[in-house]
Amino acid sequence: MGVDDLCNTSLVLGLSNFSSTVERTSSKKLSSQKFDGKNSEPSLTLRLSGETYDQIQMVKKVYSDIKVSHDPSADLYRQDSAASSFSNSSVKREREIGSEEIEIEKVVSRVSDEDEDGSNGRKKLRLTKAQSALLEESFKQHSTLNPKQKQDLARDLKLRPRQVEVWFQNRRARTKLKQTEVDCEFLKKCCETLTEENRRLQKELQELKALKLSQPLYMQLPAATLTMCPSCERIGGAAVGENKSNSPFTIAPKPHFYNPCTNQSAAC
DNA sequence: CGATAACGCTACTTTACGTCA
DNA sequence: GGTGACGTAAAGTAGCGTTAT
Repeated sequence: MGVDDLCNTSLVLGLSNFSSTVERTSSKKLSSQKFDGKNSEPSLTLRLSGETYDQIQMVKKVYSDIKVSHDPSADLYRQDSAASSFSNSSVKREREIGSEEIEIEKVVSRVSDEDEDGSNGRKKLRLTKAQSALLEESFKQHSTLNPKQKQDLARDLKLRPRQVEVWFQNRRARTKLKQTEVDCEFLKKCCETLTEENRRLQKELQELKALKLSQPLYMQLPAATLTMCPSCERIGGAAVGENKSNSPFTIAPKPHFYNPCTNQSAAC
């Protein structure tokens, strides 16, 4: 993907570290945030619309990861048949489902907290490749789950609904982080392009000044009335209120706004 | 119409585990 | 083979917005 391709996508630009995160975070929490080398600098947040790079990578990963293996630890969750009858017609019903879900989780937690040796240490779940693949597939279809979807997916995966929920939360977070990295790279490229353009314009300005000094006095016009497009090299006068029709030069019709993303001429 | 509780979400953090030098 | 540093991902926590009551 080139810069030009990126630039053809609509963008949403904002400041990270000082944007929504700060707005929604208490001062207490803000002070506890990490500001290490990677995250300390205030930076622009710029979202691309449409399918993201990460989503593309994700699709690739899903199909490379699909290889079924059975993990005995995945049998922790036994779905109660009573919890499998749903009506998605009302939010209230979904809330009720949520209550059932909590009860189920409580039971399962009691079981899963007890290891073979009877200890209660926190064991880290490792999802099998098959479970990960199914979760990724589901995430491709919808990045958030309603209670019924969560319940169904948990049943299919032999996981607790809470584990499915956590996986989706973390997955969304990873997607966002990845997108931020992509946006950062894009902004770096924009910055480099602008720096280069600025350097080029400075050089042209110096050349024009030198040219002006080398010309006879009668040919020298006031600086404000003479402009030259650096790309097409047409000369134009820009004096406001003067009789333009009498000017021997063409007038630049537009201000010189340079868009680094379009990578076009500065003025033409 | 404001207060409240329940819920889901994000942002951030902690922790367990795998990998590698 | 043991070990510590490091990365990754599951899970915990705090706080906020929304919605129903």
